[in-house]
Amino acid sequence: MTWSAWQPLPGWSPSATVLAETLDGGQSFRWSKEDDGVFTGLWADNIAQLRSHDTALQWRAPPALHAQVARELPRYLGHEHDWTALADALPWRSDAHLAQCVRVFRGLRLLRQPFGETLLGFLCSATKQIVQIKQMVALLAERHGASIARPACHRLPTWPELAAIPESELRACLLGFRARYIHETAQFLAARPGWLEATEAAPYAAAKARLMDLPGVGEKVADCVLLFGAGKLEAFPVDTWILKALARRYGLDGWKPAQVAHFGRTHFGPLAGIAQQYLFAWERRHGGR
DNA sequence: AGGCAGGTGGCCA
DNA sequence: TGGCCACCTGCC
Repeated sequence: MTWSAWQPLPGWSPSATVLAETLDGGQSFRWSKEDDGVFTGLWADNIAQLRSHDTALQWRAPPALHAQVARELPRYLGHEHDWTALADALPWRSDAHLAQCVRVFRGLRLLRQPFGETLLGFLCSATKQIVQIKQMVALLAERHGASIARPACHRLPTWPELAAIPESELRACLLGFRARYIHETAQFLAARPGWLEATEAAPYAAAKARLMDLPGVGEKVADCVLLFGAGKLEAFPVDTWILKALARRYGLDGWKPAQVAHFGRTHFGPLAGIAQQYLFAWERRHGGR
């Protein structure tokens, strides 16, 4: 792969840890770290590399995609928000653990990923670890997605494309029982033109209810799709990690997911999704201690 | 080597 | 509403 020259990306100076947590901490399954510490990632028809260089962030793309990536990267990285101000609006003043998370992972962001791709990624996620989800998504792209650059770089299949793939071929991409969810969701969407776009545009509660009509989408997946793929910062996905994190750090032992979700929304407020990401980052790095 | 894993849906009381 | 279990199968 040939790349254009490194370009500065003003407005965000994440530490190496924070860059890694943002890109490769479970929000997206299409970023990977190269040996030299450079991150390579794909979304929609874009490919980019990112690196921290002398505390500044730099990006580059294949020459043919340079102009397009220059247009779309800022939105993808959430440049429309002032993340320092958002973090400051979290209730860290009355929450020592959150204060510690915000201090250690200062600059952490939520990505603004393509809505349909986010749905696909999290439909793959049930009871799988990130490494395995990345494999599934890579196989889906390699076998069923359009080529966007040479050599061998493919976007994810779109939902209309997925609707034309037999479930057996989806299973061959290591999806297991998730293949049926993806197949049936693709049929659902194929029968309802504009449904996905209307869902992305709807307010949080309505969008979540709509997503949960899809086979394979429950509370957790719906919240992930809305938080990482629709900018709904009030979404508070409760997975096994958050369950463990809140049990340990907030004394919520034995609480059920619905109770923890209610705690999250009331304790962390309208930006609960950002708090969730800080807690998640902390638990990934300090898990067990 | 075998249990487990970023959940969901269906069934039972 | 709430608990239990099947669902696939590649990793650690």
